Amino acid sequence: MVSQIATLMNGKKVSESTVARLSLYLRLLSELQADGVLTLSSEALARRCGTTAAQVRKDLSFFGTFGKRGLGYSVAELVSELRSILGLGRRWRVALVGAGRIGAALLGYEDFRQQGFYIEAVFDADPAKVGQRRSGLVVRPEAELESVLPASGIEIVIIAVPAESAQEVVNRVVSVGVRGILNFAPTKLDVPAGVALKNVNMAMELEALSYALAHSTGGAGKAIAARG
Amino acid sequence: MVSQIATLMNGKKVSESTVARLSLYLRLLSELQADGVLTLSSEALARRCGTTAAQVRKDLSFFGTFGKRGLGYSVAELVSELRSILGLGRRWRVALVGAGRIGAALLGYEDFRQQGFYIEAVFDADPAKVGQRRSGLVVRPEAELESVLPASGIEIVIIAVPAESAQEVVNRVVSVGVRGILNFAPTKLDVPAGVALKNVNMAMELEALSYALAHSTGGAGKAIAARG
DNA sequence: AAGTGTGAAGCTATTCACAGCC
DNA sequence: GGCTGTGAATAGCTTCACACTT
Repeated sequence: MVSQIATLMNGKKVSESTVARLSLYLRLLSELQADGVLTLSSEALARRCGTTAAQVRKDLSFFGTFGKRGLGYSVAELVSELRSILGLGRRWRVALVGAGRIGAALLGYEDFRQQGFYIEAVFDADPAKVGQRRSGLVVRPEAELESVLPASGIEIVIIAVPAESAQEVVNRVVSVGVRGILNFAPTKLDVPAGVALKNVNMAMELEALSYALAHSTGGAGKAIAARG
Repeated sequence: MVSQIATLMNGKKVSESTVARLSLYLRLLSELQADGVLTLSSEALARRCGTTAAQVRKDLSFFGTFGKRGLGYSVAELVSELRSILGLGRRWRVALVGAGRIGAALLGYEDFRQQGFYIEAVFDADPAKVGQRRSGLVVRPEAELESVLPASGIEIVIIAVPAESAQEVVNRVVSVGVRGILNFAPTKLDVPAGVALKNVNMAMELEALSYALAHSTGGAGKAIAARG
């Protein structure tokens, strides 16, 4: 897709798709763990994630050897390994720039906090919003970005501003040391090497649906193959 | 990634990444058109989209031949062709299931309407929310899904319910003919062949950032390459 | 001269298949 | 016997390179 982040692991390249699948595996395994499941084969995990057993094993093999031949994987052990691989064993301090509707939704999104992502500062360019409270945080003026981010130890910034101002915000937060950016503005952003950027572009996803529907042959024709 | 939708065009397979790039091209070209730019080379378009000239030409070549050798592409013509390719020349009727925070943010998202996606019905399982107004729409009970969707000519459904109930909602809307689904619930969904599914998983994106930051060598080491 | 359209080459990701361990 | 870990094979996507058009 649009953003590409690839890291090296033991000399082998780990693709973005592998990392995305690891997230999926972790979510699933956490559920199974809560249900009291103790052990699991790559085949069973694959079936539940919509992929193949070989893919699961290959994904995991980049990071070590976690299974027992003939037995499968220990759910608890794999959960713990995946959390460690994904860097989830700690608290990530996050700032949100843009306190509009999307920003407000993100502030209330429980899932973030559960995974260790804590939104600890909110900024907005609109003087009318500055000073208001949002989910327990006071909205700060964007002018304070450069002073507050380093002082608060924030490492990840969520961009939820209009497309026109997104690149400028990125430049500013990168200049004070932020190396992880999650972008909700529907625009292509440039970041220097060493900064990780992920995009969430809802309009683009809808357009992909529009494309699929417009080109589907009406059901029986098998023009679409989808698996989620 | 997780969801895969591929359609055939003149016997050639068009990948999801190609469709995603077409969306990008369209967004950019629309801006240029508003700025009065009349013509453009694949090289110029590529540079602005973070890809290569060959990629742009290859992407377009699946759908026809729109450029003039030696000259490049007419911006206006390409905008019009892309809109047609993406199926954006019409009004898409969309329903939102789940009137929580994310749902509320989506209702207010101007970008959707601008591209022709109109949210025309909102559903929620919570009796306390049913009957309330959201951006001019009355929240309906989920029990009315099966009757309202076909009657309203809705073709795309946005899922913004908790993970636990997402699959059931999908089954129900698919059973009444919906063939396009945009899923915000952080869970893997199954749809039958012929139904297009796209996922927006914000927690997963944050985890990918976490992974990148956790494995970056601290800047100089060049372990990360990112381009948005 | 400039720039498209496209087969062929190169590269990356996924799947296969099987040796090896439990 | 069952299932993992992994080199080898395949499929898919991207880049190259050049014939061809304006």
